[in-house]
Amino acid sequence: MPKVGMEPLRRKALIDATVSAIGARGSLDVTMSEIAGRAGVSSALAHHYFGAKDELLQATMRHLLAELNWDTRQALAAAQSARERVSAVIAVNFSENQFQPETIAAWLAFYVEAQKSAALRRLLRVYARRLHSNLMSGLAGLLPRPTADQAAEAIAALIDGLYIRRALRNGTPNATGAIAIVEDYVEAKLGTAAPATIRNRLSGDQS
Amino acid sequence: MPKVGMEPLRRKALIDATVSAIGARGSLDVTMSEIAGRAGVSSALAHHYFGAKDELLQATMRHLLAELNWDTRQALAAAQSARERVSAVIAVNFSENQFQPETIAAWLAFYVEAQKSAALRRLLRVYARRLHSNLMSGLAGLLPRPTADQAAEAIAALIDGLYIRRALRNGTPNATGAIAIVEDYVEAKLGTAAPATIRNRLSGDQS
Amino acid sequence: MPKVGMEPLRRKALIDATVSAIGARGSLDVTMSEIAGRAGVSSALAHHYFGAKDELLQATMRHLLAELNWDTRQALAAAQSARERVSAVIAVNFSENQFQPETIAAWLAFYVEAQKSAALRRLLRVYARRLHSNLMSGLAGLLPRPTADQAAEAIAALIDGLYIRRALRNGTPNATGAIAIVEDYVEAKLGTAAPATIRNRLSGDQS
Amino acid sequence: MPKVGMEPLRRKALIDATVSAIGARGSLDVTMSEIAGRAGVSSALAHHYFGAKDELLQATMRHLLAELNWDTRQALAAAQSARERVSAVIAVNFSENQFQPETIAAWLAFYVEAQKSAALRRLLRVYARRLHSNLMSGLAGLLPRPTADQAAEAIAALIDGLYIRRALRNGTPNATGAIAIVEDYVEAKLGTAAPATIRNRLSGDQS
DNA sequence: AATGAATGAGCCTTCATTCAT
DNA sequence: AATGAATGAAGGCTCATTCAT
Repeated sequence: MPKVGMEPLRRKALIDATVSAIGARGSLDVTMSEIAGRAGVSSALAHHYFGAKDELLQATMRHLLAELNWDTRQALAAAQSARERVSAVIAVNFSENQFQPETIAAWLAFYVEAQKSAALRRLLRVYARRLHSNLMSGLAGLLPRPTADQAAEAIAALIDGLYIRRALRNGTPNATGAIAIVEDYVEAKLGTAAPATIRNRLSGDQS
Repeated sequence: MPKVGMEPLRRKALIDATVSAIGARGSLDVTMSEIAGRAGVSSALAHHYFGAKDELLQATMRHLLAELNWDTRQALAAAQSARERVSAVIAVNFSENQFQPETIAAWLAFYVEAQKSAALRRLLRVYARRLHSNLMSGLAGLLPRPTADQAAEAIAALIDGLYIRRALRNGTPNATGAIAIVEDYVEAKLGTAAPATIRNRLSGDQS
Repeated sequence: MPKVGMEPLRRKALIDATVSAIGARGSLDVTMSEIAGRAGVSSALAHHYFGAKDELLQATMRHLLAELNWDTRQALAAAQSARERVSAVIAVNFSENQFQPETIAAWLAFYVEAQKSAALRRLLRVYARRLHSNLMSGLAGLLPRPTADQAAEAIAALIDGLYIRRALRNGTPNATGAIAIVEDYVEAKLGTAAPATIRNRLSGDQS
Repeated sequence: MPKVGMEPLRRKALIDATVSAIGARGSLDVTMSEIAGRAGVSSALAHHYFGAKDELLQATMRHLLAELNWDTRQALAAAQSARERVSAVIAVNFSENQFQPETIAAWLAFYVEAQKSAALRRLLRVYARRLHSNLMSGLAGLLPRPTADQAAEAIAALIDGLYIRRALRNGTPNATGAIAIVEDYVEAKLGTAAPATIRNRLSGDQS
């Protein structure tokens, strides 16, 4: 067992341990020892690889963001129409990978911490922008510009709100219920904005 | 310098100081000294009146809840129709009293802390139930039961989501924009669910 | 109800409260508030009457000492012979007034505290001297001088030792058992030192 | 400055420091900083190795107990007769190792603290039982059962009482004097219970 | 690559004591 | 006579971080 090339493994293990520790505690108030313990290493090693706690937390957040982004890419690639693109983005946020107690708690904790940390705030802005543009990649074909923008904003808020509510009630709403709420909004929005036939034609064209 | 009957004054001052400290820090990671300092007293006095940090935090949360409740009562009393009741509840959440950086940050911080603290969780559940029933006091007259329930859920999620987003971007959306998004959702929902004439008649009757 | 003449009542109440508080806690680590609370007054009043905690503790110790002394005087007055004087002194130390959990705990606590506090140490020395001379007032008539001195020392040690042991085991030995042990020692001591007939004659003469 | 395998050394140093700190202060009211300082380390390290003050105190008590036990084992192994066993147990309690101001003060402090702490109380019970059985290992051959039991109880009380008295008077009685008192009691007890010849024969047989 | 050893800084909390009323 | 108000000081404990090995 050569001891070389451990770095990426340790980094990964530590980041996973961070997510799970935050998930378990429900806040960023986790100690380096707790994290290191979950990763099966000493806390000194965590410092060795990440320098400071802040950096480990940021790396963890970046990891979460990257995973979400990857999942979203996959889902969008499979979408066949504008309408499906919207649904894809929504679905990803409530997919098994993302909509899990641990991950939700971590997201929430990061949201709050971002009020203190400029670095985390920056990361969350990236996420917000990405989400918006991903939603727009579908909505732009279904609604007029300003309406689409507002719809994207509303959908994003709904997603965040559903996360928060889920975190406080044990598993309510579940993924299916959450998706239903968001999709229902989309349908209502599309329904009042333009006849369905036109919508379908438009979205079909675009894909 | 009156030396008697200080208790209610100090309690109030300490609770206000707690909100402002949390608002400034953006999290519940505020020290008793910081809070006491803002209230102009020693940290020992804060302990004298509240026993422990937890209790001060809970008292603060209860205070926020009570204020929101009071504002909501006022707004609902002035509403003339079912539709107006819905708007009243929405408006209150984004009113000057509530939708302020400090208060928003405090709410958020409490949300996250609630994952750890059963006591806070209980308080937030009360809030969630109240919000739901306040919304239903209007929606029940405008939409069939299950639809109304889901709409209330969605509106609540939207409100929470808009709070979270506001906290991370300096002042975006503002109150007007936030209300517009939620009201737009309500309109969309009502538009697809029933003809306007029926809705108006129903809501008119009820007031 | 005139408010004058309260001082002696309050002092008494506070001293009693101190004994009971120490007894309950099992150590001198009682707060002024605890004591004051038991006496039904504010802690500020305790300071008003005693100045400082130390002084209240000393006053309490003095009170205990005075009571023991009073009881001893009574008992000695009733003794009819040298031998009875010895028994009287022993009996008093295990009488209902003295050999109670609360009082025992207080005595013990004072013993330990005396290692720190010169004032308490002085008080305990007074007690030790008194006990010795009280015992000698009987033993001197029964045993030759140096032997009597040593016996007094041993009896005193036995009494202290039995107190300590009683404090740690719930009520073992009880008063009867404790007295039996000490009296047995006395008998053994007298038995080996001089024939019983001589002893009796001596003690009878002296009373 | 070896940087590895420090744990046992530090633990030992901290326990020794605890005894000496308690001895100096005369009570368990010693701060972790004081103890750590005497051991030449930071108070954080003391917590690192012992978790909490209570545990350090218990460990210290256990250490004292173990040492006493060890000394007693040694002394008993060298005893040639039942009578010598009794003397051995007595002597150990007043040997140079045990009958030192520091150690005595610590014992006393623990005795008092035991009234509050169940854990310490348990430890002291162990000590009491052991002492009793060690004494009985000699007395059983010299006196009839119930008498032997009572004698053991009395000897134990005498020892405790002499400790307490020594703590309050600077060095009086000294070890020799203390031993003389206890041995004198033993002799008196044996003298009144059975003829010396029989006693000698019995104890001689048994060794 | 990895860790045990070690610490400084900081926080919550307690408590005796003082003071104005 | 009595107390509520208020605080300074101190202690236990935690934790991120550093360092030598």
